[in-house]
Amino acid sequence: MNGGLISIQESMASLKPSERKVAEYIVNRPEEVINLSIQKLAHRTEVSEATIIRLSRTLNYKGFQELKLRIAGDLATKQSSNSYQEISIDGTVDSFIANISNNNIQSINDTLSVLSRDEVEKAIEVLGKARKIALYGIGASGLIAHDFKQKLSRINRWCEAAVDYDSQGTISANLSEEDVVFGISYSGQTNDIIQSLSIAKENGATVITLTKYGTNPVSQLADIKLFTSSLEKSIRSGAMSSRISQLNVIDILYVGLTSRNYNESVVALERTRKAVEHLKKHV
Amino acid sequence: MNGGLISIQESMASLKPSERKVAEYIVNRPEEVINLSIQKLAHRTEVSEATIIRLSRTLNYKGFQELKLRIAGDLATKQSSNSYQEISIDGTVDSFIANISNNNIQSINDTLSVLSRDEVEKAIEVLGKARKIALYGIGASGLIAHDFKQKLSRINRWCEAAVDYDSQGTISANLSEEDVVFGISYSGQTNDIIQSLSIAKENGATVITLTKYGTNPVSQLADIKLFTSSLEKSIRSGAMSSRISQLNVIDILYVGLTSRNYNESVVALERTRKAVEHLKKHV
DNA sequence: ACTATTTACGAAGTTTTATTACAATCATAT
DNA sequence: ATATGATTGTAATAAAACTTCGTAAATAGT
Repeated sequence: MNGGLISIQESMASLKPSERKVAEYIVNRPEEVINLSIQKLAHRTEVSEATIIRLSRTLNYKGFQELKLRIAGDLATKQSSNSYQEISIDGTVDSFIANISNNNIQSINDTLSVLSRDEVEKAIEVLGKARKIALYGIGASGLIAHDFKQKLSRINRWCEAAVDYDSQGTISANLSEEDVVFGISYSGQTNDIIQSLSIAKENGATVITLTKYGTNPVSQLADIKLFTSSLEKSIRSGAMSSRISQLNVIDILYVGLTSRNYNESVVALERTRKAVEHLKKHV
Repeated sequence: MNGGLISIQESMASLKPSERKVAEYIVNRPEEVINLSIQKLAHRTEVSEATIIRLSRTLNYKGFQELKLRIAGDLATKQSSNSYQEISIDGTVDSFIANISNNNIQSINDTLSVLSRDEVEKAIEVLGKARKIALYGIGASGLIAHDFKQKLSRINRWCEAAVDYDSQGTISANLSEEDVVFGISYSGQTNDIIQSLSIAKENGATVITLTKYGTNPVSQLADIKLFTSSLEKSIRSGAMSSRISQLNVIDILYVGLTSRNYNESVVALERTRKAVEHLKKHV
């Protein structure tokens, strides 16, 4: 139940002058328009009501109502950014299941809008060339580091995950220009990460960071900054949506890396698969 | 411009009888309702138009029109990502970013349809009462186990995560009727998990499993079976969407547990927060 | 058990909105 | 200039949304 805005933009060229006036108004302020009656919209665009009906028909909708519904659908998919739900404690099971899932989905969507394609490409390039990759995270972010390590190992990249300052410091001390360090901290404030990234940086390693969107001490150290959405509500409930969107970014990097060197990766993956097969019950 | 359906489900309990009749009709057939006038909807639900207006107001919307717009928004977000995309290796960065994100979102959505609300409630109840909680996973599922352990510890539950057979066996050997064991295996075929759950079961512990949907050796051992969607394509690309949907289930359990014992949990969370605060750079 | 009071709901009336039919205007070509 | 067709607006009409008010049922109080 969407496609309203897109269909308007596509038909724009073939619209009659007064219809186009309306179409442009709608494209510029869709949020306003869906709450407007046909009379008010006619008045604001200085055309007749009939023209708006005709526009709706030109766009292949039954009438103005249906056009509004379509536009509402577009808005929902697009700017779904601000529809995080505060998770209500006393709702039914069903409602909080819906809420949580909704928030997790939101965070993936939102991440798409703060994640720079250029930086992703750079990160894939750099990770692909690296001699050794160091992955750092503390607490919940440590799990992300481990997840990435599992994936990288599977395609035969040399990497180490470290989730405490001592290990991180030790690894950082031995990094060189050929190496990459990947620091994960949702808040971007974690002291241990700041310290261990700094050491790696001094040794000439390329620094990639994954933090929430915005300026923060961790991302300031980075050569390549990757961001996830920072709109999550309900801080109290712990790292929920944030780690989902971080994992989404890890997936993106992993697939990017795999495709960058497709043949090699597939061979490595196949080897890995065979090696762990004995874990499964043979049927 | 969405949230209509969710807000209906949340308020369902507090609605008046005839309002609820309408609400249920809407939840069951939202696609139909958005194309209905208030008169027709009133007729089909056998209530008066006034009742529908009142329902709209109860849900905090200006009127029936706005309610319809919200529902249209929900429908758009829901069906906008209705299928898994095979991730294409040679596309642009932009396209595979979209693909991966879409798949991850889809896996969350799909999980909602295979996850039984009853089983969730039971699981929350059992986890809430448990003396000790053992969390088992191998490989990628081990990370899920650790994630859950972090969350449970934060609200002061006694739990242990074990990601290899030796540790799992050791823990299982010492479990009793008061305890709960939580086995995670996406495939549901992992031998180590089958073995360690069996030991725990013999000792009388309650067994909860989290696997992909369908009958499988792991879930057959369970007292409470939790499922995630099993529709993921591209097996080769490794545990991507599957772990996202598993984490979504973990979130659901965690929030459920927190709310089950709200006051205690909040106190524990606050203590936890203070304790780890020193990790952050003080600004 | 009876009455007062609140709550839930619908019937009918009013206002607003969407749509249609037709008339006016504009542009273009002869 | 004027006929023709395309485009837009006006005004009437139909439909939809919303309000008001009264009544029945439920609840509470004596």
